[in-house]
Order: sequence, then structure tokens, then C-alpha cells
Amino acid sequence: MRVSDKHQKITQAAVKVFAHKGFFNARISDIAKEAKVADGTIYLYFNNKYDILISLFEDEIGKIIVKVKLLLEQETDPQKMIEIYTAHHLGLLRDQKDLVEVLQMELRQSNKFIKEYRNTKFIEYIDIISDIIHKGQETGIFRADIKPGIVKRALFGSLDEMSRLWALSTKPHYSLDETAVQISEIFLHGMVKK
Amino acid sequence: MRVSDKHQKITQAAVKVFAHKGFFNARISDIAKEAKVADGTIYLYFNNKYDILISLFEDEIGKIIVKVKLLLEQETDPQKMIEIYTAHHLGLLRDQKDLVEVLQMELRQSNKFIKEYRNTKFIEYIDIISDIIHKGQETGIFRADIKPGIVKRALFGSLDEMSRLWALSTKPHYSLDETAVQISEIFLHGMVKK
DNA sequence: GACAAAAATGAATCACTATTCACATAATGC
DNA sequence: GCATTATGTGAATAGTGATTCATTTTTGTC
Repeated sequence: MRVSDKHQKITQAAVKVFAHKGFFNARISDIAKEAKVADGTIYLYFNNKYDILISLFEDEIGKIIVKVKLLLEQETDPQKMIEIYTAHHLGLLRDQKDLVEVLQMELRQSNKFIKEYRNTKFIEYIDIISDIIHKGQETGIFRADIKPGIVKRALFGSLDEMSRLWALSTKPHYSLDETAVQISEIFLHGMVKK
Repeated sequence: MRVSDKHQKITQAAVKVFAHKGFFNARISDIAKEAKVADGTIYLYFNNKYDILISLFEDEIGKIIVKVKLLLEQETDPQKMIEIYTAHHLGLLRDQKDLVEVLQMELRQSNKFIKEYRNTKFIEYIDIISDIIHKGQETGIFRADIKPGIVKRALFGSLDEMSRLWALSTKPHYSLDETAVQISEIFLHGMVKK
């Protein structure tokens, strides 16, 4: 088994365990058990428990960024781009629900943690939104008085809150597609020139 | 000293300590010290550590609901009402920054916790938004194809994310007023009939 | 000011778990 | 197939901190 396989196995186990129990309630031995390795093995691949969370976060958000940038490359219309970003973000819930829960958790866990490390990957992810908005303003589609720096947060916040709703509850909700459309529409109608 | 005073003192200390260290990193002895009581005293007023967080959440959100409902009573125009709600929510950051951090934390801390208890106060708080939207649809100001159940989450998510930004960072940002206006505008333009 | 009841104290308990490390096993090179 | 290195194991360590409860202090009543 290649080294990276074990790293990967532990990461995936951690996603599952963190999503299920929360970071602080998750035991290293839970993750080890889930990954089918000894407790000590985890420390060959990670410095400490928190490092698992950080690495996981960086790696997985990195993958998401690559994926969504790839999808956006195909498109030049800023409105369509917003729709793609929105749909992709919500789509993560479909087959990576555990991951979404963990990313959310990490983001709020303890503000103290977050203050300590510059969360550059996350910023890169939401800056994709502000880049799109800039582009839309340059081409005259979006109103000039929109502040991309505010709206990127607002849109991300909306998507993240929808994720939270899904992740938490078991009841049936509005479909993902329906939600993606509603949110894109609100923001697009809110931003376009009349 | 009346009983309620001590309860209050502990709650306020807990807000401060939780905001500063996060729930799991906060020690009971930290809260006791901050409240200037003995560790054991806390257990005369709360069942356990988690109970402090839950009680605090319910009580403080309760107060916020009362306050914002009072503000909204004065107004009948749904658009203005959305503006009031938005401005009030963001305004909490001004003089209750610690509290806002704790409320955020509680909301995401461990999904396992949240799944266990029906967070009725929180639901009551965001249902204020959907009530306003319904009203706006009835009077024909807002588009009928808007789903209040989705938009209430989206708007709350936006506001919450802006709170997170403020709570975390020390750098100067867009002003609260500016942010409130931008977010109201986006959502209102997004919702009104053309 | 004496007594009982209520409230508060804080040191001791005790369960919990992240991390370490001495040892075991597997892989690689010759 | 032997030696060396890399990888893996899991029991033991060591620190932690929530909670308890025997004792002390405060409050209220006569």
C-alpha cells in the first residue's frame, strides 16, 4: 500500500468521524478504528488531532476549487457563472454530505483557531465569487454600486446556511436544484442593472 | 444578591469565555473565575456545562426576538421590514460581539448536539423573515415564485456570514450600515416584482 | 443573638483520551 | 536469506477538567 493511500484512508475516516461526532467529541481511536489502523499510525501522518482537521480542510477545499474553476472555464457569461458556482456548491451535498458538515464545522469551530491560521484556501474559494462579480460589472451586466467584497460573503453565507439545513435534518426539503435556482435568481435579480 | 443576579452573572461570564476560547476549550473554572463565583456554584444554577450553552442560547435569542418584533411592529411595509431586520441583526455586532460569536458557535458546534434538541427559538427567529416575505407576497410587492422557506435561510445565512467576518477579524471592513444596505438591497431587488 | 435553612465554596475524585515509544513486522537492497 | 531501513502497533503515560459533596458562610426569622 502506497503511503498516500494510508494518508487518504485516515483523512476519509476523519471526515466520517468528525461529521458524525464533531471535532472535539471525536476520539483519535475512533478515527483509527474507522481507518483500520493503529492509533499510533495516525501520528506518522499527522502532527496532532487538530492537524488532521486543518490538512483535511486544505486538501478538500483545494479539490473543490480545482473542480469549480474547471467548470467555470467553459463559461463567459457572469450570470451563468454564478448559477454554476451555486449549483456546484449545493451539489456537494449530494455525494459528500459528511465532508460538507466537516467544512462547516471547521469554519466555525473555535474562532480562536481560525484567528491563528490564515485560511487562504477558503478565501481563494469565495474570491471566485467576487471575481465573477467584477467581471459582470466590467461588462456592464451588474450594477456598479454592488460591492463584490460584501456580496461574495452574502452569497457564500446563503449557500452555507442551506448546506447546514440539509446536513442537519433528515426531513425532506426543497430539492437541491430548486434551491440552487432560487438562490441564483435572488442574487442575480438583485445584482443586474434594471 | 438576588438569585437571578447570580444566574445572570454566570451567563454573562460564559458568553465572554465561550466567545474567547470556544465551548470545548472553555473550562468551568474559567467561567467561575470570570463570574467571581466558585466552580461548584455554577452547578447550583446549571445542570452541566452544555446546559450553560443551551440556556444562554435560548435566553439571549429570546431577548433578540422580543426586541426585533418590537421594532417591526411600527412598520407595515414589507420592504422596510426586511431593512429593519437586517440592520438590527448586524447591529448586534456593535455592542454584543461576544454574544454573536457564541450564538454562531452554538449553531454549528457539533451537529450531533443540534440534532438532539429542537432549536425552537432559532426557528422562531428566522421565521420572522418568512412571515415578512409572505406578507409581501400577499400585498403583491414580492414575486409569487419566491419560496419564503428558502429565502429566510438565504438571508439569515448572509447575515450570519457577515457576522462571522466581523467577529473574526480585527481589520477594518465595510461599515455595518453599508453592509446592511447592500444586503437588504440585493434581497429586495431580488424579490420585488419587476 | 441564636437557630435553621439556603446558598456558596473549592479541594478531591475519577473518567477520559491525546500522545508517546519500546517493540514488532514488513519492505528493500545486496 | 541476511541486514538494514521504513512502517506500523497498541499499551502505558500523563495531563486534564467536569462534577461532586463535606464543610463553611450567609440569610432570614423569632
